[in-house]
Amino acid sequence: MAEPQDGADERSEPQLLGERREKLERLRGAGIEPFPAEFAGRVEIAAVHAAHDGLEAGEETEDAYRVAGRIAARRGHGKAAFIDLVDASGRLQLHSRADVLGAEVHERLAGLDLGDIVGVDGVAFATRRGELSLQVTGWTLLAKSLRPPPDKFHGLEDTELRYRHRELDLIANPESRELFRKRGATIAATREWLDAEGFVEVETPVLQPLYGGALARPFTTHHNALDRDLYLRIATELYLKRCVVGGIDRVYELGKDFRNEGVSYKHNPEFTMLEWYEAYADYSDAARRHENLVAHVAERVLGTTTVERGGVEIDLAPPWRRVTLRDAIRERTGVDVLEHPTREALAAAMDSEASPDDGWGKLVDGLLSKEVEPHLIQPTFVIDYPVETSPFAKRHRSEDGLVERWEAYVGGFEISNAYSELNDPDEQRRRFAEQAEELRRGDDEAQPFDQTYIEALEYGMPPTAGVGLGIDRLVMLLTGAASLREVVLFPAMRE
RNA sequence: GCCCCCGUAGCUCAACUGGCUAGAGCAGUCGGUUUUUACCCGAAAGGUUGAGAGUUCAAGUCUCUCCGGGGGCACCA
Repeated sequence: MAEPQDGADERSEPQLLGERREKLERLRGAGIEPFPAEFAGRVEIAAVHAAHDGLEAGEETEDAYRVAGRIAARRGHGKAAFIDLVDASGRLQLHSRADVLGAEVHERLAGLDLGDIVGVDGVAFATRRGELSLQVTGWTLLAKSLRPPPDKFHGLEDTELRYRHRELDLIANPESRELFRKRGATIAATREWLDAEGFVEVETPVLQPLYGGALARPFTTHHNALDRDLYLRIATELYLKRCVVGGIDRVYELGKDFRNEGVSYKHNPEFTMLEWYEAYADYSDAARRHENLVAHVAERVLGTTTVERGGVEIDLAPPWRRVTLRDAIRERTGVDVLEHPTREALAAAMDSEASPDDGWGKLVDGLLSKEVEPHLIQPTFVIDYPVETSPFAKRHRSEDGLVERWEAYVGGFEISNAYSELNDPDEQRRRFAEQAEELRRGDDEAQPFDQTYIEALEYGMPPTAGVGLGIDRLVMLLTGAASLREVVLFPAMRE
């Protein structure tokens, strides 16, 4: 659906827009400024409720309040009217009376449109039905609304409109406002926990000369003055480990990564990622931190560590289950991937056919995501991965061909990925070389060779654990959202 | 990229097996209504049925193409 331009729009809904335009001009004609600059001294609607929610039906007070918000509903009664006013903290009923305000002022207030933003002075009372209200003693138009708001009762249900015009979703659907409040609280609680644990928050480049730190296709852009192509980062990993080399022993970054890939219920081309690195720690230490962090955040945001998903209760309280990747796959498929250590042997043992391009590591990864992941509902660390698909993870201290890596799964999807970081520069050089070979063979998600990063490691990086946690997916989990696009304010859409 | 489903008034929805001038609620307009609450009553208005082509005496309904969205598969976090 093409987005109507203003001109076309005026043609397609001339009546509704025209009426509001006329009202605007009438207000100006009456000497009323429809977009004044300020409205000082208002309190939040929640404060009025907090002070008077115990009021008996019919009870009046002498307590005056100044509030402001959007007109959400109106019930006219001739010489009186009820108006529902909404601000970020809640909803409050206003009562306008001709005999209090004078006929003209009352009628002008009652004649405002749904969606208009007003400031109101009024006195608290409770109606006969017992609803806390303000008897309006004065009002000011703060912003005229020139477009009709969504349905006051049904809200805005059309998914496309909700994503493309999130402001309308937020106006019409209180649960949407609540979800994004929880998202904000999740990010705040995450920072709070990391800060309290002594981690230093840093900001590394979004525009990078060379992308890396994950296996993904990047977005490319161009810097005119420098006349060079730059990549939008796919991860913060390599820069953060350079910070560890530099002596920031506990470091994290929370921000957007960009991957030039498909969109799905759990993928958006830009997404919010937390990565943290801790020197003198390994992946087991990181797992303990991770389960504590998530439980802390859940407690802060929801007041509980239990969430529901698909009718199943999930408990995020530590400790989480730990299972090796080998056991997780064996449980589900009966195939012991370590008993079939070559591509050919494993492909022969699998029920499903293997893609001819995939090596042993990718086959194992396929078994994990297809056979195991959907069943990992309760929080689970899947540990010890094939080296092929983990170019930055340290070789397992006792298992050949594996690395010290885990991924955290909850609710049937992955939320995090972590490892004991590879800090041997020579081995890192060999891993880069392997990835560069993959790139040459046409795997456009392989990791390009990063000489600068090798040199950083050559100065010496302490043993370090690193974690990447997908914030959008964590918010999905905490809010029960079915899709990542529900927890991203403005998800990527076609033009 | 592939498969399935969907697109009707500003919003939420109707319209039988293809059949009369595409209906209703909310919102909006006009009139009435001084404690209502999805307020109520009356009147008038509001549509290129996502776009285009085709089949047919007749298309919102059937066919094709395109656009957009949702769900699934594949890939990824």
